[in-house]
Amino acid sequence: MGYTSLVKSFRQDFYPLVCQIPEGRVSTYGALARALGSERAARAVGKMLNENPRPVEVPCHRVVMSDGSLGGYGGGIEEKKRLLEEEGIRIKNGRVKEFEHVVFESFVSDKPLKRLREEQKRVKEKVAVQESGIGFSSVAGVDVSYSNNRAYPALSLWDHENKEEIDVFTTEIDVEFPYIPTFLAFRELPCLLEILEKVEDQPDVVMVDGNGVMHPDGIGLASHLGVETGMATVGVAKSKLCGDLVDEIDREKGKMLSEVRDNGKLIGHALLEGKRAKNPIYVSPGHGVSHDQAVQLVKSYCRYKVPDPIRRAHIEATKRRKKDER
DNA sequence: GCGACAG
DNA sequence: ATCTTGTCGC
Repeated sequence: MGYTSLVKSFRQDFYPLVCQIPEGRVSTYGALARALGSERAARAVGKMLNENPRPVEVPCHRVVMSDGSLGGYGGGIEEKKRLLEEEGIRIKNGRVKEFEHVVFESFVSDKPLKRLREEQKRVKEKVAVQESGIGFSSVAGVDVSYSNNRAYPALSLWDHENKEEIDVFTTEIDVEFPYIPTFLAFRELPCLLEILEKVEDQPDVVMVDGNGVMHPDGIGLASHLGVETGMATVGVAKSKLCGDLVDEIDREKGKMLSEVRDNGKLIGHALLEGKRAKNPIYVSPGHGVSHDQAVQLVKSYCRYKVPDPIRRAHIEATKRRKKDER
């Protein structure tokens, strides 16, 4: 089985894992995340438990916080407490008594996130951080808006020379894979591929709402998209996932750009554009562009904090979601 | 309380 | 990402 099936069945495979917690024992969000293959998935675990299709049968009431406190419960925390006590768990002052003795962590799992990480590393080998040579004549910005598990991707296409929007495309698609930091591509890549299919004349470069090589393993959403499609891509994130700023961004001192490095290696830039912007955006090459090229391209579209093509895609994606919600 | 992890 | 009203400032 390839990694695509892991992505597709990720959620369905998660619930049987929860069922491994024996009656009379409890486990934690973090322990389940580790069983999935990454501690970063702890919040996604909470989200998936909250969306548990079969409460009690899938015993999400047996999942508590790592300090022994109860955490939340869809049917009310009182119900969670009642169910646990019914199973022999003693609770005092909102905490599981003798927590260390009843906590269960020995899940049997093939750790899907570990395997998805390996897939990312294979894709990473194909990422090229270098100029493509030819100039860009068309540029696109992509973004995705969400309503539960329904995604609304949008693409705004621009004439690079005249800085004019040529066209805008939107669509819809179901997503099952949850948002997990550093694993964003497995949730959003299908959305981006779907919207790109609707575009007749493929853009010369795509600006993506997420990171390129500015990723703990050098393979963010923009880079993944670039390798999968062969297109030139640039990553634009609104907050920092990893790395450290070399210089302090300071509007007063006219310092609007800083390198971002990870263990000494250049992985991208923090860029402050737009008069009202308070915080910088984080720019990194996705694929087929250099660091300088990425920064210059993004900068050329920054009338506001976020470059126009992405800003427009964001607006159109949200518009389509709102329309669909009524 | 601190630090904080794209969307 | 989404949940949400008014409000401060250019």
